[in-house]
Amino acid sequence: MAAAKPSKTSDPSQASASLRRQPSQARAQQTMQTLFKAAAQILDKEGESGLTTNKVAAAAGFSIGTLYQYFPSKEVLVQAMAAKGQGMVLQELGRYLSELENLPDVRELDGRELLAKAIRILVRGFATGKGLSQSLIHLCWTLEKPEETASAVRQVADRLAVFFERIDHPSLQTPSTAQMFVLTRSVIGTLRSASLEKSPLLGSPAFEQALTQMAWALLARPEAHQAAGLALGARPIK
Amino acid sequence: MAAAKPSKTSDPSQASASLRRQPSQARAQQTMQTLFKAAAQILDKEGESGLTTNKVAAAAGFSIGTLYQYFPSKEVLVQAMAAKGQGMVLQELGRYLSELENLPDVRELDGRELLAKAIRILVRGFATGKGLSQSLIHLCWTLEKPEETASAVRQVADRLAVFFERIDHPSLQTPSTAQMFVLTRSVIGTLRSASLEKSPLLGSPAFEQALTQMAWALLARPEAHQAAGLALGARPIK
DNA sequence: GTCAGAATATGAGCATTGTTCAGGTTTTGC
DNA sequence: GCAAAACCTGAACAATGCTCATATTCTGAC
Repeated sequence: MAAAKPSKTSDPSQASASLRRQPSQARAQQTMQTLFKAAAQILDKEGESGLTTNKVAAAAGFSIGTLYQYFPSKEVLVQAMAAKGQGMVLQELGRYLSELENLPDVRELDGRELLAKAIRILVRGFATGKGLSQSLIHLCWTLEKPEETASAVRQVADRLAVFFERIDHPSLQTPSTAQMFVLTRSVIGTLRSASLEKSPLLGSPAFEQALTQMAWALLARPEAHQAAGLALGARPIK
Repeated sequence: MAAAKPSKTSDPSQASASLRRQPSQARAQQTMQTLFKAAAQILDKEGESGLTTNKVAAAAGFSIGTLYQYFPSKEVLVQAMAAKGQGMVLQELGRYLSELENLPDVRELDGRELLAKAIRILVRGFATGKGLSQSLIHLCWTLEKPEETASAVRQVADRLAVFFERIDHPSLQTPSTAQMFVLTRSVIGTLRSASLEKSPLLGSPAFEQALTQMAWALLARPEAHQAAGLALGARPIK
């Protein structure tokens, strides 16, 4: 869009294809960080429609030309922010799963309880934002090129698959590709909706229970499913 | 955004607050339709970033002023398109559910089978687009004001709740609010992801089975859950 | 220290796009 | 046939994404 003559990228050997110039001096590094932070702040305060390249540059205390020295387009800047947010989430998830994996008695824990705990952590993470502003979450799903977000979700699925294989829990199975797809998209989709709609359910135990119930259906080994089914008969939900 | 002086709406008694002028003559109706269609076509062909008010007006064969005579802003135009798409989906769902409700032997049908059929229809609808272009689907979830889409999803949930109460199926229960929330957002979220990612799973039976499995977990009466759990023990998935 | 060249920063200005408004044309109701 | 209402036009304005010629700052070799 706008006056966008091709303008061949002068340095094809750069590490990141998305950045126009890889900053080498410390000053430039600092500049980029400042621009990035300013952008995040504006996004947070004024929402997506308030995010303007000129405004970002001004807020950062640089001229607009400087911004375009590093980010070849607004879209790239926005994608970079989204990528950072997704990276944070992935890292957080990885941290938690590793912690569980290394627990000596994971296999002894109750499978359903384990799931419930995981769900609770996810929900809390989403509810509090965990450093991700509402706008940033929205942004991740708003990108016109959704590939990056899709790939992030896929990474979540992959990490989860590894997790289930590693712990090899007696009542939890490694789900099939289709099941994993449905599981991840369902959980993420539900959390996203709840967050965007600011649903009061987000804080309620019933919400976490319903999510757990759903996850359990896709993850429980048939035998365990059976046992839980019987247990369910006694007490409606949990 | 852009040159947007307040500009008080001259006629406060209009039926739809979103339209600037309610067309009274047939000619105006036609004009609006033409503009609308042109917009949809451009969205379909060139994607969201290609959708320009000037382009829409030109494609429709009207001047830009005419467009703004009816749609006070691009956002409203876009929202109108999204609303239409959502309306179509809702109508389709309503049609299908009514059909089921009026079946004389609904209560005799196998609950799980019934769910599977419903899921299949939803999936097919999404896969083929059912008149909704990829871009339009994306658009619905991209609106900066997500209230409209959220309300559409809520309407789906409400209609479903009515459905379950009406048929009063021996093995399906009316889910709780939380369960309904999770169910609808999960199904819709999963379908949306699959559609946007153009996942090959969209056509596979395994995908439909996983979705059914998930829905079943949230909808089955405890007793039925038990029985299905046993059945599940015999045959892995179905 | 000095100086050339590389890296970084500037900001006026261009193209595009959302939007307005003063003034035309067509339709309606009498 | 005519006035008022409804409808349509398109030049022009403001905001925004982005460029490029030029200026400033840094680096490393001598």
